[in-house]
Amino acid sequence: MTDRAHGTRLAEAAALLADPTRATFCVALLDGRAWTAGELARRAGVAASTATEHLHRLVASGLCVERKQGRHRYVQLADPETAALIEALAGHFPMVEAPTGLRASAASTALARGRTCYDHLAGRLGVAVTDAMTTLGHLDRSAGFALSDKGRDWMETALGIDTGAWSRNRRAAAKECLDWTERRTHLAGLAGAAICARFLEAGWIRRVGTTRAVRLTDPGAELVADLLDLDPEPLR
Amino acid sequence: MTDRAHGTRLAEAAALLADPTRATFCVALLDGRAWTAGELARRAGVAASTATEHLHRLVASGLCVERKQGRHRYVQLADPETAALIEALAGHFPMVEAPTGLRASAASTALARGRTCYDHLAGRLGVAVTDAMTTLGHLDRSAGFALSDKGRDWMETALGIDTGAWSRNRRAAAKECLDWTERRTHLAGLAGAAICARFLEAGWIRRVGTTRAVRLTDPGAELVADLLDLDPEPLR
DNA sequence: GGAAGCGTTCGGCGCCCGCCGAAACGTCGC
DNA sequence: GCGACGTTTCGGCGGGCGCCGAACGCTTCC
Repeated sequence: MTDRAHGTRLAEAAALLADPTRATFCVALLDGRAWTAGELARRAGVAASTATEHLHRLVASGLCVERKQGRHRYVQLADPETAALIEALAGHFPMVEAPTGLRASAASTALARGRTCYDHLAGRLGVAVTDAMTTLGHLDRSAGFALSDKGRDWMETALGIDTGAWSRNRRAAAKECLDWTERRTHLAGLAGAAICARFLEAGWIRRVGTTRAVRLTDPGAELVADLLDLDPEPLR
Repeated sequence: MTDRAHGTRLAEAAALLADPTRATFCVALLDGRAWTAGELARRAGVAASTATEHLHRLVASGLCVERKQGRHRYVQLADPETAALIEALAGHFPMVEAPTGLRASAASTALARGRTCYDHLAGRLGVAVTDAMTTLGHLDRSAGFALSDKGRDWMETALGIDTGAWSRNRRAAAKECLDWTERRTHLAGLAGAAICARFLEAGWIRRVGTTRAVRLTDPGAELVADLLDLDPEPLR
């Protein structure tokens, strides 16, 4: 009876991401950082005026938040849930084909190897870490998706992460996020964010250029492999 | 670099749901059943020829699957993950306003009270069951979202559900699904599906008309309340 | 104060796509 | 075989929306 009303509402939501330019903005914003309107326009290959209109819609809908600063307008995704939603939508559909061209191909390879998804690790690296944590019993995936007590201890002792404040946080400690290159689940939530932050801070991973691709440094590969009982070679 | 290519791909995916008519189809299909093309056309208020074209796109994209039978064409959502994706997208955005009109309002209230989301319970009923299971320690949500051993025993003994085959199933035992009326998490996955099936089979809940709304029967309300240590009144 | 750069507003163009009706195809029932 | 019915194909219409360029407002730097 009211299906049409609900359908209209759903369509409005989906329409936000159904435009190639807006979608390109969102993909760029998936790194969790704040971008200026001009940067996004150039990245997507449209005029500044076009970008302005799109950003108005994204902000008005609540998908993005903005912060005016001087003559710049900084925009970023509203929260981790929004990022997860976008990745889930992208991940639900297989990639049509490998991008052509040398530079595009190299960039794509770098993204597939490892990247940040808003505030946690994704790509082969993210999936590898998640799988290793599962094997070691740090993640319990037999009846859902949760960080085990053992995993919590491990994060405290091996990584030096303070998990004490997590219980007072509304955000879940562990969540699964679908990976659009691997089509597999990787770790998100507070634990995923903490691991990514720790890896960056310790210099174990480093951003590739200005993209959201990340790569293990040489010492990082050794240390992470040791920590997770993995072979360091496939990770590089 | 390749953001535009990824963005285009994402936009194509979102465009599938960005049309009011296609979105209405998907909302109707959320009950998990197979609908004929004509039923969907009538439900959405469009000509049969229009429905045909939309269904072609939904099937071609993999969102839906079809089964031809005589002069009918049955269509349903491809899998539970697809249903979860649609509910997640709808749930991420608040409802604009309550639908007006008596019949519409009644139908909407029924949906909000309780409904099936593909194969598990949603709405206030779904959230209430999930919350009660959490309180009783059947679901562990302190560090993620998982069915506890205690919860598994409970399903075996109290509900008579055979959980033995679950470990051989690729689908997760417990998953969270976002509710678009409650904007809260409820239980999905194998456990959610088993509970919904059991409730229906035992006559504790019943479908309201031909919609996906469900309602506790009088004996059902008593038994479920007893089972979950709840007050039966708010559930009705 | 002037120039340069970022962002916005506005008008207008063009195209895509969702819609329908009419006609045709298949299947079912008599 | 014949009509009824569900579905499909095709042509054509119309509206919405994404795009740009030009002009303007505002901040910053010199």
